Amino acid sequence: MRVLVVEDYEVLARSIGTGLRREGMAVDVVLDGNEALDHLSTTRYDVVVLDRDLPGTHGDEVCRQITAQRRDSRVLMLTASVTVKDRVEGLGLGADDYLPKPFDFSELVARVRALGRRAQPATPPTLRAADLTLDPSRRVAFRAGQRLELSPKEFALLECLLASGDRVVSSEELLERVWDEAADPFTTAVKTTMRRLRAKLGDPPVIETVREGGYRIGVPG
Amino acid sequence: MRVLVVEDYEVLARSIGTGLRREGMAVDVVLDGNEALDHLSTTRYDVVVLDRDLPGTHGDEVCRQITAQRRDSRVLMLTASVTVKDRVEGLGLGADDYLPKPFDFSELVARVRALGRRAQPATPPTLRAADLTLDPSRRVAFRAGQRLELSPKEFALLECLLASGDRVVSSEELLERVWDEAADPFTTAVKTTMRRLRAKLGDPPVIETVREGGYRIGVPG
DNA sequence: TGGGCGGTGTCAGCCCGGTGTCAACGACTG
DNA sequence: CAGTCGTTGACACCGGGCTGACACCGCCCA
Repeated sequence: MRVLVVEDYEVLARSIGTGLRREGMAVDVVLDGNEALDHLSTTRYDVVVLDRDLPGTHGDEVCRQITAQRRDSRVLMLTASVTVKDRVEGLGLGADDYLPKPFDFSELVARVRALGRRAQPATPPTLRAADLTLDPSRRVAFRAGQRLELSPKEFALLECLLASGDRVVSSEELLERVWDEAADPFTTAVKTTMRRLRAKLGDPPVIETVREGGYRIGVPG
Repeated sequence: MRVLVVEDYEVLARSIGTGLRREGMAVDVVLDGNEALDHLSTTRYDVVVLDRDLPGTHGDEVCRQITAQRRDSRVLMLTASVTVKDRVEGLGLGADDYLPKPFDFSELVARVRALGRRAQPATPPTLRAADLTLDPSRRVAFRAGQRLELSPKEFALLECLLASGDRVVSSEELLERVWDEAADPFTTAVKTTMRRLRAKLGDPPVIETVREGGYRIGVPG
């Protein structure tokens, strides 16, 4: 779990950082609001532990920007004040939880953990054609319900073809998209990999060859 | 949003009920712990507002039973005491939030709302896959009912894999999510930790390697 | 019928990931 | 403070599967 700690009192900040790391979390520590927004613009955090009373950009403002931009980060706000008014305001700003100072460290841990349970990103769709199924995120492919054991290049090749629908894909394009390195134009890589892929796909053939053109998914005719 | 209010002081209970209803929530009110457990066994609530000092079955006990049975209900505990110790204990019992009496009604509403929001997309508190079980909040993991003794990094690695379902997770992603930002791109940390995690998980293997891709939970096929 | 494109068989090199080991580091204990 | 233990990550090494070149073949079409 990735956590960002934003706290201007350096001794406290470091201590929180070390403590959370000891609990197995990946922690970054920053000392002011601007630095926080900096980190947040480049890195995904599960939880942000945010001191409300920050010099420079105030904690409230940081919180507002977090909830505006990165909805996948939860905010635990630390505050020195304990009045009801403050607590309500904090929640109103989009903080997901708050903790009045001084706090017990075990309580901080418990709250960060609770916030860290977050939804996972949506799974991208699976590709289908003929009796083929390919799931890029799970890296599995099936033919007629039978799982295929494909090597990385074979998998990428099939994925590229499936993603192109029933369009003809030239060898040059396949080379560029699957190999993406500085491609020797005279390489036999596509040819060789295609052969092995076809062998694993079995009968009847599903990859059609278009002479002088390239390859296409689907039964001929 | 469905809310259950458990509070023995009837005047307060009714008042909370009416107030929350005015905020658009569906509220049931009960006056003691046994009645509460009764309702909880038949109805799904998003949030339970629970007085800690109840006659008969104590609030702590109710809370324990709620978290044991219906983990999809969030508990907001009301208590007369305000010490840090109490708060930690409450959270340890499985309460999700805590509100000391006396409180301002607007704060109660804000907190019930916040908990309700959290209840919707919450990932199930325990992660499961194959014969693996992992409870992030209690920091324990089991394989086939057998408790696993995992180091922090090993635990975080397994948690990250389990949270990704049967998706393939790349080493880079694992590095980013489990380790902190001092990310040496040539580190062997993932490799080494994965090895030790696998050793502790034992046979048969549950973490599949996808060459050039990463790792995935689950037996091949 | 011959040229050229694409399929096939084979093989050597290589890269990826697994493994064994060690040193550094921090926490705990006497 | 010294000693010990658990954790962590670097390093070196290994093995096997993957990969792509090469030579050859077969088929389609001029």
